[in-house]
Amino acid sequence: MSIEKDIKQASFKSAHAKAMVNIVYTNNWLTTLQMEVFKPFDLTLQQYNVLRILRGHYPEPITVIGIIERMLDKMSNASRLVDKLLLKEMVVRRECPNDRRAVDILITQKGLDLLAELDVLQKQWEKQMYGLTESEALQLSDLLDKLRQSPPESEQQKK
Amino acid sequence: MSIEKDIKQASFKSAHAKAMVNIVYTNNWLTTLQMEVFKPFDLTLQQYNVLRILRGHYPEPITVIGIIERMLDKMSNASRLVDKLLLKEMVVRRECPNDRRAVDILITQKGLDLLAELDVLQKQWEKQMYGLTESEALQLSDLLDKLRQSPPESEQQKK
DNA sequence: TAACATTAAATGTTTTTACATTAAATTTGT
DNA sequence: ACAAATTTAATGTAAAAACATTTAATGTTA
Repeated sequence: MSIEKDIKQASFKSAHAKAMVNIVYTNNWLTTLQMEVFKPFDLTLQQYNVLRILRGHYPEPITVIGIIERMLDKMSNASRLVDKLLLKEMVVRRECPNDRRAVDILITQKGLDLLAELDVLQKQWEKQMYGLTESEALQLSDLLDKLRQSPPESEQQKK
Repeated sequence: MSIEKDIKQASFKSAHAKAMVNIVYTNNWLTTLQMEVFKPFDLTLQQYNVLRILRGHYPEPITVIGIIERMLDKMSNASRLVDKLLLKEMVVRRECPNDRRAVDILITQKGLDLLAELDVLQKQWEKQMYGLTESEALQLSDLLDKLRQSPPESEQQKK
């Protein structure tokens, strides 16, 4: 559905305002759909992302800080996410040999199996995005990158 | 910062996967920045958005359902958001004459004044997006719209 | 009109988030 | 080597989100 209809707004003040709202709207759309995929597995999106990070390093473990560095949302509490995954026996925790402050986290076979199962669903799910061609997806990504760049400070004010 | 560096991922499996991550990442970036703007005013993003919806209808009131329909995040509890705004005297609540189940919500002068003050900051803030030209902003919005469209079902499987 | 279904809003409850604080280990500077 | 600073992870806490349930009003239909 178009944003205008969905949020009943006839028009936006500017192209930039519209793009901004559209990013938030699309993000909600994406995460809501994803959550539905993971719900039957009693896994939150964040937990899923942590598992993927752990698999990305498997068979090497990774510290909690390492997880945080790789997470999209740096604010979320990785320590507690790992707790939840521990309860589900998706990960194991052990003291890091080099640094006794740190804790090494490793994904278990059970965790790997779950991810493998989810890969199938995830692949199907990603097809939702295939309204975009490959080059359009790249273009979208580039525009988002550019959006996050601060505009260059103009040394001389142009009329 | 580029996503690759920020989440320490060397590459993505596909352009689509990258675009998807980039949307989530950019959304976090946007909302974090916005939250910082509103924090000194003791206002959450959601509360701000509700106030803007109310201003959009001013001087007409709008019901709680009307607010929900216009919100980006339909799941959030509009009733409680209105509670919070009531405590801050940014809105008033009164029985809807046509339907005694419904409740009309109206933004107060205090609420309008706050929004006016925030408009200035918001405008400054939107400049962050002006790394994009007008036409790029439109293009970005169009790509997001297209992303949310399901791809047309091919009636006949192509080899 | 009585019985049932639906709608609008509020409330209850559990989980998650955001943020501050703590505790232990390590690093740095002198 | 010792004190101070920093780093790593865990924990405490208040607020917010997610989701179900409740209550009252309205609509529907037999």
